[in-house]
Amino acid sequence: MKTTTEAGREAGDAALGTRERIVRAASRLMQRQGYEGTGIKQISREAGATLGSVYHFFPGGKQELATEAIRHGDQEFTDILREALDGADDPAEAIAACARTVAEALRASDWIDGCPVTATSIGTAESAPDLQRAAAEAFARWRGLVEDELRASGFAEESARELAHTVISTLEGAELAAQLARDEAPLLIAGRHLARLIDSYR
Amino acid sequence: MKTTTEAGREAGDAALGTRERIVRAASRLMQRQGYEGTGIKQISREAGATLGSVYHFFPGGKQELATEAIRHGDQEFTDILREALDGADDPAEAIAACARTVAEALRASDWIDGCPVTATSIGTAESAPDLQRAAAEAFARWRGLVEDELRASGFAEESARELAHTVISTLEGAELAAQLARDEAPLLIAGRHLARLIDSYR
DNA sequence: CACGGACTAGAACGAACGCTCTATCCGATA
DNA sequence: TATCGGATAGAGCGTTCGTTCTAGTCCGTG
Repeated sequence: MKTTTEAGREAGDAALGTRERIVRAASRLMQRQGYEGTGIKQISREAGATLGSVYHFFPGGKQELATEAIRHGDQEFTDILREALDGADDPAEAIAACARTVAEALRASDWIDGCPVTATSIGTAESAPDLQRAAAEAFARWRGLVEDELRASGFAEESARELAHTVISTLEGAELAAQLARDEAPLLIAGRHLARLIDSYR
Repeated sequence: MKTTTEAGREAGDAALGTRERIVRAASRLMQRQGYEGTGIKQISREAGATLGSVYHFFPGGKQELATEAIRHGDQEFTDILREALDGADDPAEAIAACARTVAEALRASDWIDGCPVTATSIGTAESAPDLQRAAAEAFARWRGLVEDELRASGFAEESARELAHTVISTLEGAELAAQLARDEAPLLIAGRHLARLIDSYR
């Protein structure tokens, strides 16, 4: 029997390598159930891999796997953000568009798939500081992306830095609020308010 | 031996009833470790109560206890918010003050104690919908408080409603960002930006 | 054809989980 | 003083946890 593409419980992941399938399964499960709520066996089952494979690729165990899952989520949102920033004429409109994209994805998952980075890292400050660090790096990266775009659009150094902070904070909080309320309004409103706030610094 | 005030592992809680001690211990532990990361036995130990007492007061088990813990956290932030709103002359300054208060508490706990409502309810959408509902009610209550204050200060109906949404979303997201970065800057910046945004609707 | 490293496979371990159960204690009432 | 329900106490249930371990399969290279 073929070993790498067998089982293939993941629709589009059948062609991927075992390691990548494990990371993706871990990322999606922890996005929905958190770090503590997700078991290694569940991940291996969902990824169509065995326990042996998981510990082969991630000898550091659950923490190492979760760290990689966070980096995967980091990259996912980085792509969304970059696409929004590249697709709009000005940063304010780009952020609003990004909020709409997130709202759309959230609704499409029936309000289940929130931010994978937040969901995976929350509540692990004491037990798994590695996760906190990886999550902090993700936030910093997103913030840097927005900051660079604002500076490139002519905003002052300090304004760009502070606006980028609030953009990421607000998007994150609004996604959480939207998920809890099962309503995309918080995200759409946040997008409009962020655009207005950015424009007020022109 | 006296039963209700024995053990008293909680500094100021010795005089409280058993039920209240259990709720407070659950709230604080879940604030730090999340719902799945916190065990009933750990809660009972920390509260100076026994397993029997926990199931006596919360026959619904962990979910019922966690729901009550969320309501406790809801009330905690409601008090902070109301104090801020009552203590400042205008809503914009009140929100900024509230952000400063949250930042102070977060730093005082060495970036461990985030929002108890968020930390407890995240990642439970599928396994414990009761928690999601309790958390959503908390967010709605906070939002209502801000909205009422804005309307009382003369803001238009729709502006007040939308601003309240963003105020709560941004505070929540900024607290998360501050906790991850171990830096109060995200909260302080968010407070100033929210004040600016509110003022722009005058 | 034989070897060896990468990878797959899953049984088994001790610990911890949420929860049930019976037994006991205490203070207010009759 | 006898009674009885609220509250306390913790042993023990079955299950699942993260992890370890040994065995086996595959395939490129000598």
